Amino acid sequence: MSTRLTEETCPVCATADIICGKWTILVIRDLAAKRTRFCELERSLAGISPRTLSLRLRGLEEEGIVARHTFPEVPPRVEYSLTAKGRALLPLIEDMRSYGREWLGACRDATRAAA
Amino acid sequence: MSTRLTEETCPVCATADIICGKWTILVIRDLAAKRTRFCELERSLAGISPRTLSLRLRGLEEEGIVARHTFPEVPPRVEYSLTAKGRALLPLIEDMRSYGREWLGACRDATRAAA
DNA sequence: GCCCCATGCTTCACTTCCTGAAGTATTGCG
DNA sequence: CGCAATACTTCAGGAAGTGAAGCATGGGGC
Repeated sequence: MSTRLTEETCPVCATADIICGKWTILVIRDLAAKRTRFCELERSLAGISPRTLSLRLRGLEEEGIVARHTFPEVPPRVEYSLTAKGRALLPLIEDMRSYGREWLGACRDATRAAA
Repeated sequence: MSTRLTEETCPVCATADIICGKWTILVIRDLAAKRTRFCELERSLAGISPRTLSLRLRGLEEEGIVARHTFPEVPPRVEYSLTAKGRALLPLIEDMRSYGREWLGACRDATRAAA
């Protein structure tokens, strides 16, 4: 599915190519909840492997959805944040949240519970 | 990611578990565009394997998002359609369509172009 | 009469993707 | 000195998806 992003791709396909990668939408959700550090995301996304997290963040950065800032410290400190292009996905995440509450019996918001 | 749907799952996770399966959101998109037959979906979803399409439809039916109607004919005729629970996903698909148009340079809607 | 087509799948071998576990460099703390 | 922290990387193994072929049945074309 990842090689269908051509100039003739439909917009739903194009968006799906990005957000349907495993864990991707949850990475964006947690960045929106002001989790900025790799280790923070690793903890809040229980079950993700560090390799996959790194791949997802790298891909989102390359797509311009996430910005990466490194600070020359020890241990190394990298902070990730959503760009405007990333924040434009928040309405979709809100709709997913509403849908989950209404149709899937999911009441507890992970980001709020973890706060 | 598929085993995290517990009673404490957050609503975004719960929704992601469903729509982020590969091809799933596109199956729902095409059912919304009144493609009802297995072979129609097979053609409109270029690249999907028949096994995966069958798995996706079966999973969506089990989730109550899709309804399946069989007609005792030869060759066999099965028609799939969205339930109310399935149609409730259409705002998400619209969000994805808007996002794709605005941010990903995707203008042509596959469902419209194929019509 | 045989071959091909249609539908809605299933099976199998192979490829791709993700995870679990371990590792890396460096500094600080007990 | 050992452990912890961070932000990753590497590797072996498991899970998921694809490509190709197959199945049953009836109809149409040659």
